[in-house]
Amino acid sequence: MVESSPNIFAEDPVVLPPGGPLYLQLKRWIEDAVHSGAIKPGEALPSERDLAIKVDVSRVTVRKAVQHLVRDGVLIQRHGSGTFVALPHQRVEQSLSQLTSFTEDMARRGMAVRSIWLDRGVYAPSPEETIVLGLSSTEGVARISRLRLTGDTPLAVERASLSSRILPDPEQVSSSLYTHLEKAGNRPVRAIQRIRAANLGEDDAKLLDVAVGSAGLNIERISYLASGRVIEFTRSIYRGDTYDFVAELRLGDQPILTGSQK
Amino acid sequence: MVESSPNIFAEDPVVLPPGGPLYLQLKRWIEDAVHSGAIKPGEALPSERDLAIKVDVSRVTVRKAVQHLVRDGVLIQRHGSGTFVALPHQRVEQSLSQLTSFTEDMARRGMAVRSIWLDRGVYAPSPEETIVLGLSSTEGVARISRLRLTGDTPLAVERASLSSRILPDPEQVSSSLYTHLEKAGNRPVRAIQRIRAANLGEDDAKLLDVAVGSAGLNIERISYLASGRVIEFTRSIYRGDTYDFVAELRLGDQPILTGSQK
DNA sequence: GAGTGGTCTAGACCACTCG
DNA sequence: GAGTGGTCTAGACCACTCG
Repeated sequence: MVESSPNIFAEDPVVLPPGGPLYLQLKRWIEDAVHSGAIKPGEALPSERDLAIKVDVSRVTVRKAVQHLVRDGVLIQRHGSGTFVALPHQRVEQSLSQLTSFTEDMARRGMAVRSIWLDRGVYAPSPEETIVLGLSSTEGVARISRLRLTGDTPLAVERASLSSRILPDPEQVSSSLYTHLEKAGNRPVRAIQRIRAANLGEDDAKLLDVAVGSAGLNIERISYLASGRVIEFTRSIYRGDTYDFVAELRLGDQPILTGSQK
Repeated sequence: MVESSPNIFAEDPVVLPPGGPLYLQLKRWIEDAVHSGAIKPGEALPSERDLAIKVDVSRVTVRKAVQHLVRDGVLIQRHGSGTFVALPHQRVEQSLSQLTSFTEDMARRGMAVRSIWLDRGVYAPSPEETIVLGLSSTEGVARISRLRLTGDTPLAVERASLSSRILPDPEQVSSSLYTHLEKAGNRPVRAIQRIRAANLGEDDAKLLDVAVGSAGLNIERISYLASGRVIEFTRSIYRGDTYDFVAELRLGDQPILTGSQK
């Protein structure tokens, strides 16, 4: 069903762009073939063994070149199936200055999103959760974790923790957590979000369907009620290749104020 | 000068944590040794060849385990010198809601920062620069690129483009670009910043002194004057392991407003 | 069952660092 | 010059996919 593209690989002899180690020459050659359109998105590359013979290098060298390209998101490998040119991704943007939930955010721009629940339950809190959420010794922690997707493309893994007093029955959260909280008058009005880049580990990479070591955005969010109490603590991991965060910045020495305070 | 830590590697036989491929078992074993403090930051690991003999695997398998840990920032390899446990990094935070320059930002928190100029000059604009900066056909583009460091640790590569009318002599920018612009009454008041995660390529990884493929933050910023004109277009690459961006979010359907506009 | 990627080995040579 | 990481080979076997 997926066609292979014999032309570029049929030409012989193959001449690699010179300079540097072999695997980088080969990487550049494949990259050029992809960018020039000689192999199109979705098409299969020759097998590693065939490529090795064609280019006259060892299979180890082919793998090293290919794996760099997999990590860069240029190629995709499927065990037992083959190596393919990656499909271009439509990037998704999220505003950093407005506090909205993922679900609301996507609905607003008309994107079909769905979630797969990974976990919803009440647990004994970790020391970190106790401190951040300000839990008393009798409170448990409600955890809801889910995988966010548009169509079949995973976007993010989201792991939220709340006091079990605020969310005694996590199973009742059906789609938007914020909508659910709003019903009980517990919608957060303010949040601090911390963003960093990190290479994805085995588990998250598998969930997000990308190569181990791909770049991801690691986001930690602490949300506050109008009263100042912390209501939610969420760690999310976004795929680096499908997500942009957009912030609008303004010049000023005072923090930005909304509402009537000050 | 750097001591090696014979204890953990002197014990024999070595028992790897079971499960999964050999190189992942070895990776976990080394990782545990680092996290438990059996090998301390800055200390050297045995050479790949010695480790291979000790653990009774091939050197290729050792390298695969080690390279995963290098990419994760746990180990550092120096060609011809050895493999070392990475020193812990102090992370730097930057607010996303205020428009400040890097220099001002660091000075405010008392951190010694310095820049190394990579380039300052006037060039023919790229098509992208022409569009984004709204250049007329007679305008050139002033480019200033620099490497930002705290002490000896590189933090970011910053590449700014401005109209040559606004910055005819880029060599005159001594430290803060914004301070320089302010002198001519051209300080931006607003900016749109787009953040994504990406694996660092060869060139940027070398400049930032991390392994190729490490996660980095890719930031694109477009700054505006009060008049609405675009004044600056900057692409920056931040090291994933030393930089956090922090944003404060607020609930609201209207964009946040400052000043008297409504 | 044929073909694919994933792991692993033993061995070689090169490029770099350090005393 | 001795030791280190960096690249590369030829070959093997395993795990997975697909018709």
